[in-house]
Amino acid sequence: MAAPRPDDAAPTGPARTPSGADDLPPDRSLGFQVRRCHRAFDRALNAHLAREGLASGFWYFLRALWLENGATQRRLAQINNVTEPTAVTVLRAMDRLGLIERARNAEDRRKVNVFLTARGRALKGELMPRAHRINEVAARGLSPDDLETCLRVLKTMSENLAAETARMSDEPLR
Amino acid sequence: MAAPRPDDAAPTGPARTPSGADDLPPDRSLGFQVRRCHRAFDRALNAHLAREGLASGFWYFLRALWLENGATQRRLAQINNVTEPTAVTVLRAMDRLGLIERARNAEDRRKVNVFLTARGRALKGELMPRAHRINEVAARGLSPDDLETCLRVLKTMSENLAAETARMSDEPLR
DNA sequence: ATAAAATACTTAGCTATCTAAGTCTGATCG
DNA sequence: CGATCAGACTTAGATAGCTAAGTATTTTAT
Repeated sequence: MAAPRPDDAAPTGPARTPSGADDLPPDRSLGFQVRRCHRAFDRALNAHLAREGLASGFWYFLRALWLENGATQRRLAQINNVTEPTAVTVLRAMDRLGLIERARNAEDRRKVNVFLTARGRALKGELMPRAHRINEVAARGLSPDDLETCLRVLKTMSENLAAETARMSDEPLR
Repeated sequence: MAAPRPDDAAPTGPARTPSGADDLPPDRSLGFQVRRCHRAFDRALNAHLAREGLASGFWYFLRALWLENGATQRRLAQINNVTEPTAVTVLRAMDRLGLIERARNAEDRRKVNVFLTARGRALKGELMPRAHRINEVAARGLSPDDLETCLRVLKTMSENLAAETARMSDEPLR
């Protein structure tokens, strides 16, 4: 829905100030392009979900539940690669809207299992086609090989960075 | 710093519930992988910037200003591909910390030009090496060709999606 | 058997992002 | 000239994400 301006924003020409010996122009930076692409996906998702009266954050949790109904909150956070407090807030909103129900686990009372309601289950039929459309639109004009490479590169980078971030939080300092 | 759990979270094996005729498992979804990778970059960036006492949002604005000191707020928003209100909040925080100064433009009093302070300028020397390190870590084990392909695919997808989102907000409804 | 540690979730509080609506300022046009 | 329209920024209010710290509950170790 957004796009702060058509999208032509990223300065793509020659660097405007030739001053900096800065070999990391946004156009060539993986981090920048991943971020830009993420926002593009998020905006597209939002534009579609808003039509169902839903927030874009619901999508990832719904999809996880369509695959694993009854999962615990922690499990859902892991699947979606977000922290537990994030899961708590999104799930609370979904609960309020009647898309899910939460039930304390009887065997291990620390756990809370999350179940789809009929409404939550029904959304699958409406939302999956939209998700397919978004992915299909994004991939337009790109060869299967290139998409495959991109997926592989993204996964490797995610793993590399996660390892680095973990390493850094170990190091007490510096 | 973050990473809600090592990172092995994404269910990577065969779909857990063979029920769904759902051909869009997270592992194969461009949107999901872009999102996951974005967060990995953001967490790494945060882990580094936190050591300078800075928030990760500053990075993109600082980089833009190192290239184009004195840019207007709107221009900075365009460069970073965020909306103007987002730029306002981040720039306000940077102003509070003394990284930038904002000056009403004398010729066109609607505009506000943003200038780096000495402190903001000095950060370049500390932060650029960290940015390089992050990109280098992310790219570890990947061939230049694959990285090139990934960059190209990301850019194309961003453009495709931006066009689609624009198209959707035109369509009065549907 | 109890104290300590680990788990699962929650709360509190911050940042970054968005949309929608508002305020000036400048440009256009009748 | 004056009214309207367009441009640049701001404000208000929502969502999603994070860290740090807190509450139960279960497991482990002494």
